[in-house]
Amino acid sequence: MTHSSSRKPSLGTMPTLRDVAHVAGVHPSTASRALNEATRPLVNASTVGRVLDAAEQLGYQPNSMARGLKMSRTFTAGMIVPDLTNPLFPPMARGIEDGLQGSGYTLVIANTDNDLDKERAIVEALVNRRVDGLAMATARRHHGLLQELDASGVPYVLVNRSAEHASAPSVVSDDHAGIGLAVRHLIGLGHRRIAHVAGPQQTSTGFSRHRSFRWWMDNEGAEFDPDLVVFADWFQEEPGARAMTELLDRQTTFTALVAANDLIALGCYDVLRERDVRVPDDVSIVGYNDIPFADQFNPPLTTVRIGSYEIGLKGAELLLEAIRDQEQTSMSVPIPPSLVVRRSTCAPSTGSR
Amino acid sequence: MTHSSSRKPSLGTMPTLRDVAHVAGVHPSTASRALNEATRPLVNASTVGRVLDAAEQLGYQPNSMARGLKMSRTFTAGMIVPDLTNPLFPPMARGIEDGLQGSGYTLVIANTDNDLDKERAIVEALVNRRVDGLAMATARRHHGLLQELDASGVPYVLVNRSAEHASAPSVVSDDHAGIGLAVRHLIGLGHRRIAHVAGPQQTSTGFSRHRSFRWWMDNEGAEFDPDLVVFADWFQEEPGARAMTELLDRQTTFTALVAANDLIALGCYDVLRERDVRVPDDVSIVGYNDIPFADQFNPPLTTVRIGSYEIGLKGAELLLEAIRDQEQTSMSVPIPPSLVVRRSTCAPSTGSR
DNA sequence: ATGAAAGCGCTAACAG
DNA sequence: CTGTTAGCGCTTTCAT
Repeated sequence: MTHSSSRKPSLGTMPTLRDVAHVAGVHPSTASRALNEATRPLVNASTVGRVLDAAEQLGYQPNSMARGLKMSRTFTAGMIVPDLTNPLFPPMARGIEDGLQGSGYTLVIANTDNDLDKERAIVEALVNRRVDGLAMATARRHHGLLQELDASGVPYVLVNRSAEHASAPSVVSDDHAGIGLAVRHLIGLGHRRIAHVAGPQQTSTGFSRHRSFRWWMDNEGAEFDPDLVVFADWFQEEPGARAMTELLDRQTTFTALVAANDLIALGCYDVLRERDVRVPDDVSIVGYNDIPFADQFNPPLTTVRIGSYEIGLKGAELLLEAIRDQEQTSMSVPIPPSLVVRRSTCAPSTGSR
Repeated sequence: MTHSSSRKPSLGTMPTLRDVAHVAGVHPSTASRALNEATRPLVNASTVGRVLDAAEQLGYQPNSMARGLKMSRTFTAGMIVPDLTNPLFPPMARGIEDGLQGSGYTLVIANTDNDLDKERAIVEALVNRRVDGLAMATARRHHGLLQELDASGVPYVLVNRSAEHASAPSVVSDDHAGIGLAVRHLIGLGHRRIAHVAGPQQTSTGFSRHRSFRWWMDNEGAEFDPDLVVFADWFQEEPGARAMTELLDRQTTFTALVAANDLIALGCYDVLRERDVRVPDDVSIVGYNDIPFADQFNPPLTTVRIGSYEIGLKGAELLLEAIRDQEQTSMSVPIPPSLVVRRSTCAPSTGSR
């Protein structure tokens, strides 16, 4: 007896349900019923035994395509991300996988590279393959694609982004609360002149974080100054660096900044380092997302943790529900953020900038 | 006219080949031939036109399950990784995706969490789903699974790991050359007492890097001292930190170290920082892999770049070949590494440790 | 050049 | 409780 009890037949000769039925001495449909958890009660216990034995003995594995064709389900879900290389997404993907776990679903992950056409092509490709559902992690605020998805009837959920016109469940970190955490942390430290390196405004996260930044600044009695807001074209290091450069070139004074995400914060690090501005001594920085390794940056980054893994986990749950029960009310589940204080923030030095 | 020329029908009413044939006024089999690149020459040009028009008009999309069932191919490839959250793998996955691009293949990525049983279960699940091929990025040196895979006849390739007993093509970074780069860099800087924080020896990469380290030390005239080698259980920060602690506790002197990968190097950073040993002033460190953000660590990490993306790209190519032509000679493609010098290495301070 | 017929492996009525 | 029948949507002989 080797490790696995059933031997693996070579692929060419994969046994089929017919083979199992034949060995068990029953009709294929009986074998099908016996093999299937749900229909098993319909068949005689001893027959079930014979079928199961036969299946075991032959190393029978159901052909998922045949089954999918018949049931018009693939037991496959798709996840659409801008770029898996962005450290924000792998934990989210793991969350989705883990959430799908046990339901028999497999996850296919596809990258769009923030390219609209590519996104459409990829979604179409997955729909062709008849994925049973989709988790969208791309962040555009308005996008015909979502309406098309609505129309097409493919169940989908939004993860880490909110819907504007779309009617789908979504799981998002509570950005408003998160930005509040960041702003209040800085104000608590004594900062008043606080800048915002905002993300792209056509994304739901970039947009809402910017709006919330303004709201919290006003509300907490710090002076919101439009001159202290710059925009990064994209949630990446390079665009963040460019935005930071622009801000510095304005010659306005500030002692702290909130970046729209950690990658943008990293871009700020780069520019500041180059110009010999010290973090946090001269400028305190708060990031957003708490990506892996944020604790290893120089200095370790104070940031808002959004729980990407949990977002994915919950997203999978909603997706499963949406698949099960097509007419679903679109709900939005907020995941509460938390602040992780590290070394990129401190009290403002008296005077200076 | 809107963006996409063909309208998307709702999923329930997806048009089939029959529908297309009906609209075009031909038999389904003719429609099939017309739609398929390969068989198109067999049918009259004007008929082809009518069929294509009909398909376009209906927004026809072939059902990949039906096609897969018939042709016993799924046009799906699987990639097995220990953990997608390890920054080494996303670029590799991108490489594979991009390499598959255009061939009509979709990639499914699955994590094993370095769990043997989980790995087996996942591979079985993918084989059940009749993936057409597999890219294995898990690094165990001997593993029954590979032989089973050999026996099962599923085409597969090894990426970033080498085969011991398996008969499959592999794409690996040339670890021997890479470690040579690291060792010679340190020796060139003037180091002689060089330690090695090795990876797990049951992995092909951990094993070969260790062996090469020894070889290069001997060969370049630095004294190889077994006391200067410690082993991390796994390629992660924590195990790296534990190994570093062990090394420090031995009280042997050294001025530099080569870590088996970047994550282990990060673990070394943590311990060294805690004990107030400065990098690189007191100890120079060279990592391995050049993961994303290695340039943002404190200090920026000198490391050996292996080109994970290229490994994936090439791996996809080999996989496609293996799928096409089942009886393939197992070849091993080496990808040349390069050294990326940053701030974690410098000449040894005279005297000290 | 096109149509007819069969079947990939499975499940789901419908009978018995 | 089990067998019969039919068909998911497609490709592919085999005829014509």
